[in-house]
Amino acid sequence: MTEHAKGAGFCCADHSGVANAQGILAQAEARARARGLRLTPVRHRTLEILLQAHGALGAYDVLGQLAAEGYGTQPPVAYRALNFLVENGLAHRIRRLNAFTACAHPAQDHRAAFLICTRCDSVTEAPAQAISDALARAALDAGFQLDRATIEAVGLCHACTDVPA
Amino acid sequence: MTEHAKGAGFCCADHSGVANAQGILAQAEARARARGLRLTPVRHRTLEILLQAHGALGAYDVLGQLAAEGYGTQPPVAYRALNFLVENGLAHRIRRLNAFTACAHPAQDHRAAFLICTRCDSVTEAPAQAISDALARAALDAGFQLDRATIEAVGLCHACTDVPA
DNA sequence: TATCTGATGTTATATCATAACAGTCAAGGC
DNA sequence: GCCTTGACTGTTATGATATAACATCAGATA
Repeated sequence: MTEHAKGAGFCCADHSGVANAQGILAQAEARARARGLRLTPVRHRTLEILLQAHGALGAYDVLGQLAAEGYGTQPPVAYRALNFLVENGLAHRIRRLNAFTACAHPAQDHRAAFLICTRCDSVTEAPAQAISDALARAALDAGFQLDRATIEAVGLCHACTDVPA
Repeated sequence: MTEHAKGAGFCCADHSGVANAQGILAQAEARARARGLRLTPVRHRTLEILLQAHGALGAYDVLGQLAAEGYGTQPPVAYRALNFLVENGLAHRIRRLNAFTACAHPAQDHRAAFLICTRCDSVTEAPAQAISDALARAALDAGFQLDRATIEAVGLCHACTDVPA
């Protein structure tokens, strides 16, 4: 995702990114402390950038912001910070979009599914315990030892469903 | 995926690709006929290539084979054929791998989940109706109008679970 | 202080994907 | 017959995503 204006007006109330970004950031910081993770300046800032974004951000979108703020200018800078956040449960990678989004519930370990709106590009994190359980059963039936899973749905978000075209 | 030797010996019995490739190909042809789809030479051959492969194939892997056989040599040739197959239910795109795999059950419309082995790179298509139902409920709860979904699990396949390391 | 480790930064390159346009060919209308 | 049309195939060129490999730096520690 590089074009973010698409859904302006539909995706959220105030266009300032994720609702309760401050609260989520605080949860993420707490999680990092609790686990001895080093939430360094680049990593912290990367998380903030994700939280302030509408929808998911591509690595190069993040890189652009980081570079503009005096951090490194090359792709690995962004990929490393993003991968760190993903590996430690502070962000998610949305494979369908080749993009990343802040985790909405960093306080808990949880299974998440992502609801991707094709009209406004918003990405919503939905609780996925039930889905995950069903997947675990399917894996078991296949003799497959499940590690992690990606569950991504595309369709129209609540706001966009109401709008004709 | 570009390296396919990784799991040789673990992923399947005879290393000749998908079990019952001929039967699946016949089903796919029937589906194409029934729907008036044009399974042209490139498309047909692309499907065969997927069926003969171990695991999923990257678009450039497919392209390499097509090019070697006298078809076009440029990326769009492969992407067009692959996208055609995916759009018409004859193949699946595995987003986690940036790769494609033949549909194992082209005779029926169905929901599928993919079990991706991290050791041997095999990709197994598992029935996903229950998972899909759970996802539909989650979407409904979120007021999300679900269109399609991607469900991909990573872990160890049955064969690789048995092998120590 | 010397050393080690993890983080950050760089250069360079690999990998995946599509836009835009030209040529081909079969089907159907005249 | 022959022309139009539309779908398909092919090309060139470029864009977008991602990582390998190596240099540097700061803080922890022996």
